[in-house]
Formats: sequence, C-alpha cells, structure tokens
Amino acid sequence: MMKSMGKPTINDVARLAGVSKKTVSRVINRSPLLNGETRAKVEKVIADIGYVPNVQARALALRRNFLVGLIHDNPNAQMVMNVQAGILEAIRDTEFELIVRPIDRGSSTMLADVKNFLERQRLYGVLILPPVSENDMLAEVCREIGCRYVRMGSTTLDTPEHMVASNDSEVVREAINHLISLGHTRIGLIAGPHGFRSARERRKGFEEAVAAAGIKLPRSLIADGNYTFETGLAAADRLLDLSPRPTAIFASNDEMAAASLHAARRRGMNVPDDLSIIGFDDTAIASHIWPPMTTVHWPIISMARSAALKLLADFFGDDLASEEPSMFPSTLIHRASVAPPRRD
Amino acid sequence: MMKSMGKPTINDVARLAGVSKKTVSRVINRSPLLNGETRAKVEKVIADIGYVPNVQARALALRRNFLVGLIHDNPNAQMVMNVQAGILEAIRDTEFELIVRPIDRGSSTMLADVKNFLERQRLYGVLILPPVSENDMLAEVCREIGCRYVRMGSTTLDTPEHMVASNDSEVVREAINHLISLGHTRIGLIAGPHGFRSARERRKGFEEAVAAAGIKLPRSLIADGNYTFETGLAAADRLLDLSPRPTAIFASNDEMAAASLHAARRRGMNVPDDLSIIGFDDTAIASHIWPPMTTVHWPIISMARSAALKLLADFFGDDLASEEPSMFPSTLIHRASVAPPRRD
DNA sequence: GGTGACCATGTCACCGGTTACCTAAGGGGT
DNA sequence: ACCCCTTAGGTAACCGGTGACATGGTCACC
Repeated sequence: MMKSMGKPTINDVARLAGVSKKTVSRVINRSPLLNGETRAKVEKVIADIGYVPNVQARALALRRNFLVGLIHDNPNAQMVMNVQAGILEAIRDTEFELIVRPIDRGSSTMLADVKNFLERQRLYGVLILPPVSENDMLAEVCREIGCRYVRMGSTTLDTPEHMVASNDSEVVREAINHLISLGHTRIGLIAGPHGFRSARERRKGFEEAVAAAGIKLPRSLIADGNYTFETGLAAADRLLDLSPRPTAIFASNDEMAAASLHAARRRGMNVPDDLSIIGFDDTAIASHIWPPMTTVHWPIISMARSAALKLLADFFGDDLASEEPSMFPSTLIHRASVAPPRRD
Repeated sequence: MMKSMGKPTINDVARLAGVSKKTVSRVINRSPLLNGETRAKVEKVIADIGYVPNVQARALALRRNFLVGLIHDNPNAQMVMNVQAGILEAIRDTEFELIVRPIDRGSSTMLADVKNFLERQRLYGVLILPPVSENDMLAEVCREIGCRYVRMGSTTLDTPEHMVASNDSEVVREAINHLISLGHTRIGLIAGPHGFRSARERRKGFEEAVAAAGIKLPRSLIADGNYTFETGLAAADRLLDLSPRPTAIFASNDEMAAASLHAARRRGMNVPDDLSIIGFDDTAIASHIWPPMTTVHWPIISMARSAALKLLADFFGDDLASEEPSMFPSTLIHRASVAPPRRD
C-alpha cells in the first residue's frame, strides 16, 4: 500500500481513502463544507497509517509557519523563564511552537541580525522582551518586513495591539510612600541602566514620591546598577559607605535588591532593623531569601500570556484575543524586609 | 525586473544573473565545482536584490530543517536558562535556531506528545534535559522516529554520542567527607524525587560516604524533596524538628539548600555556626544568598554546549564535534555555609 | 421541465528550493 | 584523429502541502 519507506504523506492518505489530496487537506484543516461520511473515512485512514502533516510543506505553501519567536536580551534568567512560561501557556494545545532568540544589544549588527532572523524563519510573529523591547528601531524593522510583533514593557511603548505594559512609576511611588510613612527619610535608590524606559519609569516614581514628601535627597543616594547582581552589589556598597547611611534602599529589580541584602549582611547589618529593602519584579529569589523580601509584583507571566494571545489574535479569530488588556497593574507585596527606621 | 511584490526568490536571482536556479543553489551551498566568475556574478545579484533563501522550501526539499529542540521538564529556571545559554553558544554563527519544548512529565500522553512534536517539526535533533532525560522510553521514541538526540544526565545514560554526564555520586561523596572531616556526624540529607537517576546518584554518594566513615545514620535523617524550594522547605523543617538536630544538611540541589537556609534562619539559627549546609548545582542563588553557599558546581553550561555540538556532529563534519567529551567532572565549591559543628 | 444556487469534491498549477541525470566544451593520452 | 574523462552548468521531476477554479449532482423555484 504505502510507498514502502518514509513517513506517510497526504498522497498516501488520499489514495488509501479513495479521495483527492485536496479533500484530505480539507479534513486536516477542518473545512466546514465536508460530508460527514467522507470526513470519517479519511480520518480513519489518517489514524490507521499514522499520518502527520508535514509542517514544512505547509509553511511553504502558506508562506508562513506556526512559530512564534521570543527576542530578548534580558539578564534575568527567572524572568525569561517566566515569560517563556506565559507564552507556552498561551500556545498550549495549538500547533504553535516557541523559538527563542537571545540577542546582544550591544552589537552593532543587532538590527541586521534580527532582521535576517525574521526574514529567514518567516515567523508567525515575535514577542520582544524588555529591555530591548524599548528599542523603537527594532519594532520598525518588524513592521518593515511585515512580521507581527508585540512588545513588553514598563510603560506604553506602542499601540495597544503591539504591546503590553505595566504601570511601574505608579507602583514605585506607592512603595516609596510606604517607606516614607514608616518614617524613612534617607532612602537610597539603586537605579537601572541609563537609557532604559523601565529604569527611567522606576526612577521617576522614586523621585516623584520623594519630592511629594518634601524630602531633599543628596545626589549620592542614587547609585547606578545595570540590573545584575554584581552591579547591584557595588551600588549597595556605595550607598552603605555613605555617612549618614540610608535607612532604606529601593532597588530597581530583585537581583539588585538581593545584592543589597547581601551587602548589608556582609557588613553585619540586620535587615530590616538596620536597613529596609524593597525590590522589583517578585521573582523567586525575593521570597526564597531570608528575610523574605518586600517587592513589587510585576505580573510578567500574565503579561507574556496576554502578549502571546495578542500576537495570535488573527489566528484565533478576533473574538477573544483582541480583547486582551494592554496594561497590567503591578502591586506591592509586603514581606519582611521593611521596618520602621531604628531611632538613632 | 523582480516580479514586483514579495521577497526575491532563487528564480529571480537566476533570471537576473542569467544562469539556472541550480547554479544559484550551488552558489548558496558553496558547491566547489563552480567557476569563480559565475559565482561572483551570482553573488553580486544576491547582494543587490537582497535575496534570502527560503528555509521552509529548503526544509521541504531536504526533509530536515535546521532547528534543534530542547525538551525539558526542569523546575529550575536558572538551570534551564544555563542550558539554553550553552546551546546557543554552540549554534551561534550557524543557521540553526533553538526551539524550546517544556513537557509535563506526569502527563499520561507525554510520550505521544513528544513523538508528535518531533514528527511534526522534523527537528535536526533534540537535547533532553534531566530529569526527563532519564526516561529511556523517551530516547527510544527518538530512535524509533529517527531523530538525533543527546541526553544530559547525572550518570551514564546512553552511548557516548547520545549523552553527556557528570559524576554526581563521586563529588557528593567528597562533599560529605568534607563535612565528616570537620567533625559532623549527624548529617541530614534532603533527597531528590524517587525514580530520578540524579537523585539516586546523589543519595548514593551520601550513603557511601557515611557508611565509609562508619557512621550509623537513623532513617529519619533522610528527608524527601522533589527539587523545588517548597518541598525543600518542608524537608528541612522535618530535619530541624529532630532531636538531636542534625549539625549539617546536604541538599540534593541548590533550591532545596536555599530552602534549608531559609528554614534555619526562620528558627533563628545561625548558618554555618548552628548548621552547615551544602547544596548542588551552583546556580546563581547559591552565591547570591547570605551566607554564600558551599555547593557542588555542576558544569551545566559546558555540558549543554558540548551536547549541542554532539548533536550537530555530522553537520560540522566529524572532526571536532565527535571528540566532545561525554563526562564532565563536578567540583565542590567552598563558600561560607559550612563550619565545624558547635561543641554542645 | 428548465434554470440557477448550492454543495461536495476534483484538477492542476504553484510555493521555493534540491536531487538525479544530462549536455556541451575542453584536455590529454594513444 | 579518436575516445574518454573531467568540468561547468542546465533540465525536469520532486518534496508535500495549498489556492483558484472547474465539475457534477441535488434541490427549490418559476
């Protein structure tokens, strides 16, 4: 029957079922205008010989495949995994697969690399993670070559169908107000890298809250990091070397917050009694270290899931996916790394 | 010139260069039997019109594509990211891309799902991460449908060209001997989940070291976890509730070691003075928490890189890739979570 | 009874590459 | 001068699907 070797193809199915390949194609694609009897017959043959459609052939004919890409340059492993988890949740039970593409933001050929990648693979669409999602030229490249995209970010980056975002500056304001209400006045900031919207938003929230409380902060209470543990450690050390020392530190992400805790304990300081710390992201490390860290829960999994759904909006048919929200509120999670400042 | 719309195809190049498409194909594939002049002419046209070969068409004709898959069911984000990093390092500057496929080990349809995935995508090959890499039936599925595979594991799982492994039991023995040499005799073990080779190997190393030292351990000093923080926390609590308490804990991975530290500190205990802790994996958390944790460095990035190279051995031509090692020694990293037991 | 609408299905070219095989030209050996 | 071999390149079929359009049968309606 079957042409001896090799996987069965649509031709084998057609021959065995006594129909044309087009009819088989219709069965596979759930075309509605099929006689139930014919459909059953074809489906039986498919099951019998274990036919699996060839995605490459389909991709060629359709001029698009069923792959979604994830482009990122994010240093935080936990976050990338969370994003992957969100995407995978969205594409579960579909025929889509996820293809991961880390890029090197610094590289001068970055844009060309991505363009080449997108053109070669003809992805159905891509999700772009911060921080590189903030690069407008990258989005422009996607638009130019006609590749669907959704950007994730800390603030509005694009039109609603092309992004999901959170309200970073607002929630940071809330976090800092919390510290202020406990009596903290010397609050250090470990800022994210220059040129990043997320860093800018978080810093903005910090500065607004401080200004609103009428606190005058010396410039030295703002230290720069670039979202990694190591730079966070250096920044925290700089802050803790100050005299008088800050009584609280807000770090722009959890990695750097964990580094602050590390730096404090290395000096024999007690957290939260000698130093309050607030982080941002609510990745696993925040709740795993001791003391459990007060941080901002950044709903990254939901955002990623929603972003993926947006990406596949026209695949699913506009009904549900197009109603996905674009704005995701972050919330302050109170744990044990914050206390009123010790009275000197 | 070019058929107005759409990306240029091999036909456009052929027409413009005044050669047949086969000749263009030869240029793309660096066929050696080409006149340098013709080659230059074709290459010029390719550059001029920005031709990019269509990977789907090629995949169809070649009956294989240039995608490598990563199959995993690993709960540890950092580890998965490290593996991805290793793979990406290996395929950098090639045309290969990485496609990630987390699976649900518990699911009754797991094998069928993976089989379907492999058959549909016709991957060039897959890498299988522990713990699911230990499932021989999964490897059997790969073999059956003719998909290249490499398994990563904690012990020999397959023939050398199909695996990379580490020497877990040996290095755990070393770690436990270290504790014993410091004077510890009541050493708790937080074991990994039953049925996992990695868990078994690590436990074996533990038991061998203890037995060799002539120590008789009560069964209660072995608590089960399943590699997650939460189960580690529960296991650590069980150990610390014992009386007399263990003076040291070896946890089968860093997550559970971090959980032990968390549990100890929650009780007001001091690490390492009241309790020594050793973990396994050397993921970021081990060096980020306080005190920095003594742990076993598991060379996962190198292993992943090497595994990917093995996978692509016949692509690269056997010269370098086939000489990749299959066994990677783990090493004990001494940090600050271990000290001699306090004299009662 | 003829006609058009509609339904289920078939035909065939095409997506953009590759393989197998063929041709034509040039070169050397005898 | 003849033959064979090598080199450079062309031809046509094929990989396994899909789209546009054609076909033949049924039914409702005038």
